[in-house]
This record gives sequence, C-alpha cells and structure tokens, in this order.
Amino acid sequence: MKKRWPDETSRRLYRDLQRRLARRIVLAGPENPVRLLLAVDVSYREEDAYVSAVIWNTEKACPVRIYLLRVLAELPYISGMFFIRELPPVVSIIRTFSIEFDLLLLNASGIAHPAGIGLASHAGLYFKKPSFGITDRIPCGAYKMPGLKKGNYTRIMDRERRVIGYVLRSQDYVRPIFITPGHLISPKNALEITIKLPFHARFPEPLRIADIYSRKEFKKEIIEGCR
DNA sequence: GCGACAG
DNA sequence: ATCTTGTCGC
Repeated sequence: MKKRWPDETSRRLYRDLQRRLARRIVLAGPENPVRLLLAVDVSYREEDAYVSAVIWNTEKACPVRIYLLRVLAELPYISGMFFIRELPPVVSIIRTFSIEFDLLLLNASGIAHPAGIGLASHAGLYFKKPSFGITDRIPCGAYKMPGLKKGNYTRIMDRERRVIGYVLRSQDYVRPIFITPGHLISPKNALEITIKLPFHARFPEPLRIADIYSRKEFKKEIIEGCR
C-alpha cells in the first residue's frame, strides 16, 4: 500500500505554520508604484513541475522577459495547503534567475481561504512583496454573481462580512474570475490593478501568457525533446 | 451520511 | 493540475 505524505503530524505542523503566518498578512498597499508585475504559473507532469515567470511592464502593457524552469514537484496537492506543492517551484524560479519585481500575481487564492492564507499570501510573505491571486473559483468566501457584461464585479466576503476579494466579469458573458489579495495589498487595489491589465481572454495577459508557457510551450518542448 | 474541496 | 476532439453556445 502506498504511504501518504504528508502524514497527520506534518499536516498539523503546516496548519500551525499557516496560523502563525496568517497574522503577518498586511491588507494595505502597494506602497510603491507597480511598474514590474511578475506573473508566475506552474503546471505538472508526473514528478515534474514546469514553472514560467512573465515579467510584465504595466506602463507599456507588454511582457519584458519570460523565464522557464523545471523542478521536482515534491509534495501532492491538498486543498487548503496548496502552498506546500506550489510555493517551492515559485520560489525556485524567482531565486534561480534573481528576478526583480514590484508585485507578484499568481493563479491561486490569497486570503479567500479557510485559514485566511492561500498560496498568493504565502508567496507575498516569503518575498515581503505585494501579491494577489486570480482564480477560477475560491475555496472559501461568500459572494453574488456579477452582471453579465465585462467590467461588472461583486465583493467576496468572509463570515464576519469583511471584504476579502472580488468576483470580476472580465469578458461579456464569460464565467467571472476571482481576485483576492495575498499580502501588502488592499482588496480594492488588487481589483484596480487587475482591471488596468489588458484582457484578450478571461484571464489578464500576464497570467494567460504564463499559463501558456508552463502548460503548453515549455512542457511540450521538454517532453518532445526527450524522445 | 453527503457534498465540497484554489492548482 | 492531468487524461483528451470536436462541438455547441453565451
């Protein structure tokens, strides 16, 4: 029989870590202007994690540089503890290439999370940089669906009715995206920054490009190249 | 007991 | 996330 990792003891330690880190989250900012936004995405295949990092110039609204990296995926995906699987690859690519940025954007949840600390928050805390996440859906939070036309949005609230993010209709009649602050950013600023990004699809360009590279281009190239 | 559950 | 082709619809 296959052994389960992390075991109960380890999971409890991760929960404790999350409780301690959650108290350090700052929901205000960014303090400085966001000129370089860094979108990072990861896709998987067997034991490998394919990471892509897109440096995005917000003034010119164009990608500056794209980095690709393959690392080992050490741990499994566990809802509520996504960070144990994806934070290592995210940290790896940024440290490996010494990437500089003003704000980190991930395809993950931020404070809209059962423990109030999703991957986007963990990453922001790790780098001590503003961060937020955009996803298909959230693991936690209450909201109403926004209107069907592009630009409509509604608030996401926790049990105490505090705003923990926004649901944004990024394209006419298309399923909305979920925006939640990670660290060093207010919910409203995460929304405002998102709205200023170019949308050619449901997700903003920086994330869409990061997704394409990690999931299709880069991975395909590596896999084909090994045959 | 049943459904929900970021990527 | 991944396994996978074309196809219907907002």
